[in-house]
Amino acid sequence: MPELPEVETIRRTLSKKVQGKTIRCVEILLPRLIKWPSAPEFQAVVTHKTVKNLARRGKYLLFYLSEGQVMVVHLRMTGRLYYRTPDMARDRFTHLVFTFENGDELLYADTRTLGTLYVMPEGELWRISGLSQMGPEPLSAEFTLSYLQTILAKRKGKIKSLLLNQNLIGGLGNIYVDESLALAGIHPERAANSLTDEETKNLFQAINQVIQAGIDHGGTTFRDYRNGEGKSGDHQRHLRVYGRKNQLCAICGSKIERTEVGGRGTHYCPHCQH
DNA sequence: CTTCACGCCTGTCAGC
DNA sequence: TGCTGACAGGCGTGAA
Repeated sequence: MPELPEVETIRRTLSKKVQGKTIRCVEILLPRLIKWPSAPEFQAVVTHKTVKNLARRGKYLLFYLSEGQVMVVHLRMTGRLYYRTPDMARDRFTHLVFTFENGDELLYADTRTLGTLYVMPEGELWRISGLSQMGPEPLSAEFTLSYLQTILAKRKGKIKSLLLNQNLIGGLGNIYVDESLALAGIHPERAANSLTDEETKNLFQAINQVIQAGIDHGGTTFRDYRNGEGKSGDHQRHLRVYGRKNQLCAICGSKIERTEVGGRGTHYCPHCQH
């Protein structure tokens, strides 16, 4: 479900609510979502810890807890985190319930149950390879034009697949990759190393612009995504190509096409993207 | 090392 | 109405 803008929006909406709160107990209704350590150990470690800070890296959320522990959550396709007071309805697909000392709850809900949770001391985060091997993310100081040029230079795979590789760039997913390529005027099946300097520069700017817009609009809601307050995002109203098959391109009026690239649904304007 | 197909899960929707 | 197949915002694994 969520990509960088959605996870960042969840972080912002949840942060002020969970910070400083102490976890009284944890109910684990679907233990297989816990990837490290075992579910009983996870429960034991998290219980009675205080949330110090809520951070994000790519699409991972990191709850920094007291005693140097970090709870890591990846929402994958349909994971959702809700903060709620006891009077509010519980999501039908709730699999974990964290109850705070004041009675409020943090719910982890997930329709397809592909999400993953971990808890470990900060010094052991290297265990999560997707986190420790993640490339620089858009809008960060490490994500520069020369970095993008370097990773494109020797790769002959499709540009779309490269942009989805979290080890190269962290945080981009299917929506924002399609949108970035549309804004840059680049066809998703172009070989990465075939981009000109001008196209690479346009792509660099497009990625940052699209991610910033996604954050500014509080994320994109197609179906499942909600922020930490259970509210939908707004960026779906600003999409150029994603989910717009057979609708008209706002620039040239051509019909947006949908194909498959690297096994992922892919949307582009056949007239504007080369 | 890069690239690709596949599996993991469950729900929704279009088409027949 | 009921059924079937395609599709879904992600990523780890194993094979070529």
